[in-house]
Amino acid sequence: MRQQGKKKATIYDLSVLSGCSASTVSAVLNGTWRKRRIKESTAELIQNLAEQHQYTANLQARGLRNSRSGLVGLLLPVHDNRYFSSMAQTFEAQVRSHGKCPIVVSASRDPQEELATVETLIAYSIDELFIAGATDPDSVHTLCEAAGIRHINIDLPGTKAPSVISDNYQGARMLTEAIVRRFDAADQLRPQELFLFGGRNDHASRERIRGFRDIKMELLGADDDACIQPTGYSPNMTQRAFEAFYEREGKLPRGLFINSSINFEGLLRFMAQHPHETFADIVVGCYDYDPFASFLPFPVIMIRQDSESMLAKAFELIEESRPVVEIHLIQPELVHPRTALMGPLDSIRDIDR
Amino acid sequence: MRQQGKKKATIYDLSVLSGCSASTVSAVLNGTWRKRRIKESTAELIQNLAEQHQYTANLQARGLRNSRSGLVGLLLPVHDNRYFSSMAQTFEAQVRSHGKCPIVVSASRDPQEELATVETLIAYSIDELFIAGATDPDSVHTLCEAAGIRHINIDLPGTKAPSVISDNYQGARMLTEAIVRRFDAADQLRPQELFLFGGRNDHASRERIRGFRDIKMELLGADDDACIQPTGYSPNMTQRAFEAFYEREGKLPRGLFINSSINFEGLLRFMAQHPHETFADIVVGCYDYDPFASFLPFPVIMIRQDSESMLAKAFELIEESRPVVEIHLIQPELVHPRTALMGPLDSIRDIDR
DNA sequence: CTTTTTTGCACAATCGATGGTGCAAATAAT
DNA sequence: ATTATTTGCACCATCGATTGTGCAAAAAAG
Repeated sequence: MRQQGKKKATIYDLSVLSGCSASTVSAVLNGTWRKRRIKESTAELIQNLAEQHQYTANLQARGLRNSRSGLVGLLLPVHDNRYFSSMAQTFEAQVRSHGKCPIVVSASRDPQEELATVETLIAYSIDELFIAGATDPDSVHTLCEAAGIRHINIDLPGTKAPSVISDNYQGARMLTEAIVRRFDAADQLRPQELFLFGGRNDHASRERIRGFRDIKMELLGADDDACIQPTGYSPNMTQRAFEAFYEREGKLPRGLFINSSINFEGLLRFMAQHPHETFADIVVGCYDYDPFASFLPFPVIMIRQDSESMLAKAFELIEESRPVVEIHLIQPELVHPRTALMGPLDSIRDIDR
Repeated sequence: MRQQGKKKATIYDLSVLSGCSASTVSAVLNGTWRKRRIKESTAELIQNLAEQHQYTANLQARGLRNSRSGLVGLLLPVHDNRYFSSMAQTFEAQVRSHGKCPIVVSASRDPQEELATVETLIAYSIDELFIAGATDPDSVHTLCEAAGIRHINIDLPGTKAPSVISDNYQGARMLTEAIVRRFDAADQLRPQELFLFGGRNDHASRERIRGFRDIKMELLGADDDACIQPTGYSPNMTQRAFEAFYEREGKLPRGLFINSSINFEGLLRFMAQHPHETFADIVVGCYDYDPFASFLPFPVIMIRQDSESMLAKAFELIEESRPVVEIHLIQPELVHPRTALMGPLDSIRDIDR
C-alpha cells in the first residue's frame, strides 16, 4: 500500500477513492467532522483510506489557507555555545508539547541578519517568535508587529515587547561576591586584582558590570574603571585582552569575572600559550555555565541562567492577548567549582543498553 | 509608508496600485520578468511600489505552487553538545550561502521521534534533508524517498542513501595510540588499565571500539572484552559505570577512552563526587572535541570531527542527480591537551567594540 | 499601405486545504 | 399524509504566487 516514489496523497485523491467530496475528507482529517455533522461511518472510511495511503496534510497549503503555519520560531545569536544550545533544546521540547513545530535559527548577533532572518520567518507565516539575545529587539518587534506575529524577548530585553531575562545584576553580584569570598582573609583580594573581561554595550553586560562594580565597592571599597575590559562577544578579542594584560603586568589578575562562556574561550586560548603556573592562584567567575569549564584546574565559579524557567515564563506571556510591555527577571543560580549539573539531555531516554 | 498593523501586501495589492496584472507583478518580483518580456519601466515601477509597501512574498503560497519551500533541514540527535551545535552553526552558514533557509531540528535519538519529525518536515515541503546522527537512517530514507526529497546521512551511515561520516576507525586508532604513548616507558600502560566507556551499538561506536581494540592489541598485546563498557549516550549511565568500576577497583583505569563528549559528562559527574587525587595520573582520550574539556586538570586528548568538511561534502553529494549509495569517510583530527581551536563562531564579526 | 514579426502584458488554471452556504433526503412532529 | 426539523454532505470561493497561453498594439519588413 506504500506510495512508491509517487507524489504524496492529497485530499482530492482520497475524495475520489472514498466517493466523498474533498471538503468532507478535509473535515474528517482535520478533526472538525463532528461540527460538520459527518456520519461516523463516513469518517471511519476516510480515516482508513488515509492511513492506507499514508496521507499527511500539506502544511503549506493549510498554512496558506489559515495564514498560520504551526511553526514557532526561536531566534538565537549562535548555536555552538552551551547556554544557547541548551536553550534550543528546551525550546524544542516545550514547543512540541504544545503541538507546534519548533524552528531554531541563529543570526550571529548581526542586526542586519537578525532582521533578514525574521523577515524570512514571517514570510513562512510563523505563528510566534521567541527572540533570544537579539542585538536589536525593537526593530525585530516592528517587523513582527506589522505582520501581526506574537513575539517576546528573551535574554536581552526590548522596550516594545514583553521580555524575560536573567537577573543579570543579582547574578553578577552573587558571582562577584563568590569570587571575593573564595580568597581567605590571609591573602584577601585587592580591588585592582579583580577584573571583568568580555561583553559589550548591551543590557546584559551593562547590568553585569553594574553588579560587579557595586559589589567591588561594597566589599573591597574601590572600583576602578580600568578593571572593566569589555571585549565584545569574541574569543579572539578576549584572548588579546588577556595577552595585553599579561604583557603589561607579568601575570593575570587573581580574580577574573568573565562575562560569558564565549569570552571564557578567549581565556582558553590564552591558557594554551602559557604554562600551568600562570593560573596557579587565580579564581575565575564566569557568567554562564558549562559543565566542562566547571572542572578546570583552577576554581571556576559559574552562573547558570535558568533558561528553562525563562522559556516557561515566555510561553506563558506569549499566550496573553494584551501583552504588557515589561521585563520579567528570572533568578540565575550560582554554581560552585567542580559541579556537573543535569541538563535537558537528561530527560532524554536512552534505550538500547 | 509603513504598513501599520495591517495585513502584509500581496501581489494583488501591488497589481491594483500599479495598474498591472498580478502575473506581471509576480514576474517582476521573482526575477523572471526579462524572460517574460516585461518593459524595464514597468519593472521599475513595480519594484518601487514593492519597496514602499514592504512587500515580501508569501513563501507558503510560493511553496505550495512550486511544491518546494526553500527550506533545507538538518536533523540532529540533540542540540546541547558542542559537536552537534557547531555542526548546526556551520550548516546554517552553508545553507544561507546557497540562498536557502536552514531549519535545524532535534529528535533525541529516538527512532519514533525521528520519523515523526521528518514527516513534519516533509509536510512543509522541505527541499533537502541532512540526516545527522539518526538511529535509523534507513527508515528516514524511506520517508524521503516516498516524498521525493533529496537526503543524505551524516555522522551515522545508512544503507540506502549516500553517507558522509567521520573515519571513526582511524580516529579511534589515533586516539588510542595517543593515550598509550602519553605514558612513558617507565610506567607503561598495561592492557587492563586501558578502558573504553560510552557508546552503544551504532556504527560509530562499533568502529571506534574496533579501532580501540586493534590498537590495544598491536601496542599492548592484549584486548580484554571487559575493557569495553558501552553505556549508551547518557551522562548518568556513564557515571554509574565509573562508579561501579571505582567501587570494584578502588581507582579509575589509568587510560580512559571516552566515546563521546556526552559520555564525558558522565565522568564529570563522577569527578564531582571524588577528590582531585583520584584523577592524578589518568589520561583521557575523548572522541569529540570540546574546548573546555581540553583544559581539564589531567591530560585530555580529543578527536575533533571535521563537521565542516563533512557538510561540504554532503552539500556536494546532495546536488547530484543520481546519488551513489556509498559511504564517504572524512578524516578527523587529533587534538592534544590544552588546545583551543577556532570554531564557527570565529567567522562571525563582532562589531561594537 | 499591407503583411509579418516582435513587444508587452493580461487571463486563467493550478498548488492543497478550509469553511460558509445551500440543498436534498431522512426523520420527527402535527 | 403533510409540514417542520434535522442529518449528511456537496459546492465553491479563498489563501498568494506561478506559468502556459493568447492576443492586442507597436515595430519592422515587403
